[in-house]
Amino acid sequence: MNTATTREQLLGHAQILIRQRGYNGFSYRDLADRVGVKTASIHYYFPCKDDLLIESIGQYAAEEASLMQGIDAALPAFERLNRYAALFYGTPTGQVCLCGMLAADLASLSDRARQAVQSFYRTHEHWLSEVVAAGQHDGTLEWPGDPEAAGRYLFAAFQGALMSSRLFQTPSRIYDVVASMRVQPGPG
Amino acid sequence: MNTATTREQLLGHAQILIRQRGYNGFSYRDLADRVGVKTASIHYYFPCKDDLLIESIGQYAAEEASLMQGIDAALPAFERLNRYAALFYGTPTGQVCLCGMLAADLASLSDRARQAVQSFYRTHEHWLSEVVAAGQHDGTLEWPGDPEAAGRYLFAAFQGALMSSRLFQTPSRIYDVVASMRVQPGPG
DNA sequence: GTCTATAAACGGATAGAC
DNA sequence: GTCTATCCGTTTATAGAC
Repeated sequence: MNTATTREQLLGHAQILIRQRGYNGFSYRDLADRVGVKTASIHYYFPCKDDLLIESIGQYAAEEASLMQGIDAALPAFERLNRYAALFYGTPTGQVCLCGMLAADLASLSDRARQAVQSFYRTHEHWLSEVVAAGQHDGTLEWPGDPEAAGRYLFAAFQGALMSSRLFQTPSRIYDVVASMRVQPGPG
Repeated sequence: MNTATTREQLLGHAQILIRQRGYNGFSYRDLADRVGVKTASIHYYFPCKDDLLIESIGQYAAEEASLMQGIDAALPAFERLNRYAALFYGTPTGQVCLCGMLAADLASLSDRARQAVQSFYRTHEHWLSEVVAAGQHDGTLEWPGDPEAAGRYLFAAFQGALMSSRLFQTPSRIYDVVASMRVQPGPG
């Protein structure tokens, strides 16, 4: 049975629509049809489209942060990076990262939405930079320079690889990013 | 003086609008206002929006291919990669790669447009893979695996870095990608 | 809360005068 | 070639009944 409230269903489908078609690529009618309500009902929960967007970003960011923080920090950095890559690898067909999509839609975003996207980027970049720093210590990742720069580079590379994966309908391009880190297979 | 024909001006401004706002983010009215004509005149040259898009991609791809092929193949691979990165570094403020933007807009594209974007990606990936292969020979680039995979990874990383550069209004993220290749500074 | 009805602007596209 | 005028569906958003 579907126990999700209308509001939850709206946010869930809005997330999918944005990840498939972008902010300018879907309408209230698209969303209403998928949830099985009329467009006026969307306005009851989200007065304007920007409100819907802001809450969609917030929900998505929380979900992704939970998955990311669920990666055991005690694991070798090599393994943590691979598990992070698996999050991208598991992206549903036809979709990309919600914030990667919105980075492309930047010119259409409100200030609040833009700041939320930036915040998402910084969170993931920071997490990745910590993994790189750990990898420099435990010897499972090679990176000669600043871990902060590595975090920024890695996240951008994952986003670009995800776009490319969808364009060519192959998930394989995500792991090329991990390979670029010259992962040490370890002794044995 | 401006000797560009109306058609040339339309294509030029369409390119800018797509690179700023995406395919769904601009209208015939936006374009007409910028060129100083009425929307009906756009339809005279480009009957439907997809026609405008196809020709915009074709022109952009030709321009970028020319810049890319202008990089002297006799240079060390390290230097060729840096000059390629400089093409991204020189992206006008507020814009991204036209085909990187259209990769995000994938769900809104016609089959022809999608194929044109894929072709652009393959061309650049292939050029980069040749640079990596050359770098393995001349010793100026480190990459332990398949040059084809490196080309795909590098292009995706540049695209992601360009999106991120615009999001944070800093051009610096492009060179992080080059740094990931462990460029050899050479003897001395 | 969800609906019907509607507003008011905008979307791509066309016909035909000049 | 470029324009005016217009078509007609779509868009976000609001008012008010139920």
